[in-house]
Amino acid sequence: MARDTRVGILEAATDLFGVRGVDAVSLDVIAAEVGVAKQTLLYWFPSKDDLVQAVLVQAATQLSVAIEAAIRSANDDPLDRIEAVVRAVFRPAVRRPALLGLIREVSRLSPTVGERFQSELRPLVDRAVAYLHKEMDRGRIRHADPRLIAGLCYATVTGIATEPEVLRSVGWQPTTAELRRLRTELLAFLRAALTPVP
Amino acid sequence: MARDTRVGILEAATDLFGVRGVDAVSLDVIAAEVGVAKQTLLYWFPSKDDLVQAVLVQAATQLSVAIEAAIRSANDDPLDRIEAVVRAVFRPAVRRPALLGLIREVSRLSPTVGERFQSELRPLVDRAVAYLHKEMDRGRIRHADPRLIAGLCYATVTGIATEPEVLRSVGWQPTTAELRRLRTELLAFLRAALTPVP
DNA sequence: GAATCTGTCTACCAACTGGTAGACAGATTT
DNA sequence: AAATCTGTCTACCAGTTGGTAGACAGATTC
Repeated sequence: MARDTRVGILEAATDLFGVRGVDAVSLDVIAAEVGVAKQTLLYWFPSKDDLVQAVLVQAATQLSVAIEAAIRSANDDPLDRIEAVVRAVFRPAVRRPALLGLIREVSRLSPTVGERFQSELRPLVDRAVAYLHKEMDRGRIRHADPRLIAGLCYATVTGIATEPEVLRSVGWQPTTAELRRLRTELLAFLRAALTPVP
Repeated sequence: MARDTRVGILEAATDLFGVRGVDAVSLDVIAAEVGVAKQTLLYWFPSKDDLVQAVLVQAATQLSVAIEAAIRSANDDPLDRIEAVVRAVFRPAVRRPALLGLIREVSRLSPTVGERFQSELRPLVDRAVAYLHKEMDRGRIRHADPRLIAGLCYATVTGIATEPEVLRSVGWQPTTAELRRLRTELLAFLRAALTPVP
């Protein structure tokens, strides 16, 4: 059973932290959700910060894996690859909005936790930059600061993932079909933005 | 002095709530920041929820005012107007990232608070939808679901406002000049996206 | 079979939370 | 001059929080 407890805690914590926010979720609540004593939770993760960090590192790792897989499965065209990556990122973000909520909280959390999260993603980011530069030199993607490209991708993902939430916050109830159309359009815009000018 | 205290509390609360998150900021902290006893704070805002709501309503009002002003000052072209609105929204969002953080939290807060915030923005949203429909019929803007347009604008604003934060979270320290370029480009994309197909 | 390790538990605690009760000083009204 | 109102305060409280101390049962090692 042992290891299962850890996994269960991690899963419950991910969902709860993401949905309600790290501060709003007490250790008691997580423990109750998992069906275990709070002390058991503190046995696996010596402090709440440790738990938060573990959750984030796990999320970063899953993200990395998903992105790598997406890159491999896409064909050679850089625009296709970028779209595949964006899709890979927003798929879990849409399915589990918790994740995005958590990642947004990173900058607020203790610096140690934040840095750990960064360092987990750093290699991927570095590889991406190198790749973009290469393809820009080959003229297969619009020449621009990689940060711009990252910014565009990020805007697309957050646009996609938080739209339902935001639309709802001004009183609109979008259907899933409508959301799918929005996503398609946003992706088309991203692609147009990155296509090299002839 | 009287009224000043209220304003001071509101200001401090806006910043603190936005930066650290509503849950993470206690009444004690706000009171200390303002330099006043906690009870004074509870005199002006009978409960923390009341304070949060007041902060949000104020933010929504300021936003509405800024948007209306931007619309009036822009010339007649709908694309210019949309750009003016987006700029009007992201200017305070960039200057005080606190605001965007707060608005993102709305969906998590107590429903009463959220609804109050919505109702404050509703008239503006309705007018915007009507305006977009009118201009689409006149063929001066690409024909699309107003929600898509709202989504694009939102993605642009969040892209613009949270980029520095996000770039920093993967270890990049963008200069203000770089950020300005990113913003210009994002706005150009938004404009391209909304230009009617010939 | 004694000792240790592993994973879980109950019991407890100090610090902090949002909120209440009520005193009090100065201005305003009667 | 008495009464009321306004804005601020100190003192306090009950509930919750993250975290500690230490008991205990079963498996593993010596």
